[in-house]
This record gives sequence, structure tokens and C-alpha cells, in this order.
Amino acid sequence: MAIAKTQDFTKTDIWMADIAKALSHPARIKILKILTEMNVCMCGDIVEQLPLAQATVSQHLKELKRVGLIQGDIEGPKVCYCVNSQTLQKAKKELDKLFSIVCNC
Amino acid sequence: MAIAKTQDFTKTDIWMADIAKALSHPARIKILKILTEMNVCMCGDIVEQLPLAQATVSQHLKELKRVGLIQGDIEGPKVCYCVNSQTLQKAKKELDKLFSIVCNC
DNA sequence: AAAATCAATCGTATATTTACGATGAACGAT
DNA sequence: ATCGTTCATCGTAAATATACGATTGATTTT
Repeated sequence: MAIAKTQDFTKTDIWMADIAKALSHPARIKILKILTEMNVCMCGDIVEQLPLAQATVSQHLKELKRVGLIQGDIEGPKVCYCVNSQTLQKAKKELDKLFSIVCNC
Repeated sequence: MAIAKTQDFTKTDIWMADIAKALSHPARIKILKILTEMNVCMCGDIVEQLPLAQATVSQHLKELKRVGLIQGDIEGPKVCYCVNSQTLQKAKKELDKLFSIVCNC
């Protein structure tokens, strides 16, 4: 094996990249905003505000759920989505750290 | 055409998503850190610090260049890469705005 | 001029992402 | 029990991303 070649990425960098990936589609950024604006937050409501089919929106919600940026609570036939402030705060903190390293800002 | 269905994403959300996409790989996050740490910043130096082939690193650099997060100045046979503070600052600003909306943080 | 160095690009394989219609599962209402 | 609502999942197609070896082009060194 090579010397430095084999060194893997840090867990933090991997996590950071994963969060960034979740944010890497305008629909998902918009979804976060919608969830913040609205009191009620069913999938249908979100679909109405996006130029995408229900199946596609559901997929985007799944991706946001995967990294913990949102959560969905089942209420009968509906699912009430909301942002997960804890994960968002952690993401903000790590992003701040990254930006303070790479651009002193 | 439908009522709300056709409304497109905002330019800001698209830009934000694009920046996030550029950050959505641990190698690219690591590259930004390497470029910050090092005075000299040739592609070869970066390749040495990553578990990836030269061609792959070049591809990642291209993606970072695409969104303007880094720039590469040709110096003879070498290319001196460095972060673009201006874009990074703008990204930070927009991210801060997003986070203040979606999580009050 | 020839050789060496550096990095982009080409060609290619594989995996992932994005999008949609259709279907299915869960639940409330009738 | 049946029907309507809601949303996840399935199946699938197309596009994009990731990775690498090989090649090419540019430039410096010999």
C-alpha cells in the first residue's frame, strides 16, 4: 500500500459532504423553507408548492429524512413533516467551522 | 397549465443547491482544506493527500472551479490552485440566510 | 531537439440520482 | 365493508456522478 494514498476521509468531512448532498437540489432547499413557513406540513401541501410529482417529492423528503434534516410523524393517513432543528444546528456549526478554516469567514 | 405547479425554483435556491452539490463529496471538502493549509497548491500536491487517482482529483477540481469556489492559475507546466474567498464569502452569507430561515440559527 | 514533468482530457465502466406513472398500504369517513 | 385520502414504494427510463488508465498538450529542463 502507498504512503499517504490510503488515508481515508475523516468522518466529519464525510458527514459534511452528506449534508451538502441533501441540500444539493433546489427542491430540497425549498422543502426546508416550506416546512418552516407552514404550520401544517403534509406531503400534499409540499407537492402543491413544487413543480414536481408526488412520487418525486416523496423521494426528496426521504433524502432529507435520511440525513436527519427533517422528520415525519405519522398522523392517521397523513404524515406531518417538520425540520429537525437539532441536526440543522449541528450542520450550521460544522459549516461555520469549515468556512472559518477555508476562508476565515 | 396548473396553478402553482409551474412555479419554478428561485435563482438563489438553484445557486445554493449548486454550491451544496460542489461540497457534496468528502474529497472536495478536503481539497478546500488542503488549498487553505498549503502555500504551494499544485494538483500533484493534492493528489498526494487524497486516496484518489490524478484524473479523479482533476475532475473534482473542475467541479469546484465550475461553481467558482476555487481558481487555478497556470504557471508553466504547473497549475497553482487556490480558494476563491469571494465566492466562499457569498456562499457563507447565503447559507447563513438559509439557516436563519429554517432553524433560526 | 529530446526528455521529463504536470495536469487536463478521453474513453469507459459502474453507480447513483432524478423523475414519473402505477400500485399498494394505512387510515378515516360513510 | 366500501370508498376516498394520503403517502410510500415499485418499476423504469434517462441523466449525472464517480473512478480509473491511457493519452495528449504544454512547458521546462537537459
